[in-house]
Amino acid sequence: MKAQALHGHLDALLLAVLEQGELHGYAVIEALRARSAGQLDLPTGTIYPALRRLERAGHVASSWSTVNGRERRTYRLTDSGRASLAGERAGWREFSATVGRFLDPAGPPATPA
Amino acid sequence: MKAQALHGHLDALLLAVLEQGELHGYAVIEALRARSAGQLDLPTGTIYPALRRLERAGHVASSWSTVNGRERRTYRLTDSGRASLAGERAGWREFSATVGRFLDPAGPPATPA
DNA sequence: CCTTCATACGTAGCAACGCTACTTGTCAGC
DNA sequence: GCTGACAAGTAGCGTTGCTACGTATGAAGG
Repeated sequence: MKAQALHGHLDALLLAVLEQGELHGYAVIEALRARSAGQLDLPTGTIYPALRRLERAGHVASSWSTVNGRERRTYRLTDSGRASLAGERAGWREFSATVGRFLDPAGPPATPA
Repeated sequence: MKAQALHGHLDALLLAVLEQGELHGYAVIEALRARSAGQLDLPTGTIYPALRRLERAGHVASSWSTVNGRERRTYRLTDSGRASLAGERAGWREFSATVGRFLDPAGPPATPA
């Protein structure tokens, strides 16, 4: 999968995985890899800054804990994050329908408003 | 539609509209607007540089003509562009299936390879 | 005649975003 | 002692689309 294709949709993916329960950063990476059947294998340099961005935006909150001597920062969705995810989902549907109209062979030429 | 969502998919869209026949830049903008029912209203500062990029990459070729005293640079797909479009289509299907698995409610948890 | 709008092309500079490469540290297994 | 999985992070870069301009013609309206 081409890497830069994700542009602008990563935040939505992160919110979506956190919707099912709180996770720490490393676990987010594994969740993405598992739920995408290996398609999404994102480096830590992508995930950690993105989670910090979401936290600055108020869409997730984090707390530290120590498990087996390893420091973990666990993230959970906030109400704001849940609302944002709903918007991202709507945006995704609109976006994929629009682009699909050009790129999917079965797409009709235009759906009248 | 969020603007930056297009990131990485614009080239594919341009190749797709040119697949149906050669067009000049301004007409490409109108074709995108028409076929997307107004969802894609892209500024010239986006389209013109993108077409030049595609030409540098060898995916389109251009020629000048004068119509009603207006200079037009008309673009057409090359064989390389047609091949690239096929790849972009495959990439789009993979990408939209993967992201859709997280963002579309009907998506199954994972499709085993 | 003059202004405005649609047509038509283009560039410069900016901001967003994800990636590469690197660093730090613990624990398990050889 | 060393390697590899686990766990977190930052600095700097490259790509890409957008905003804001600039130029020019033809048609329409006053």
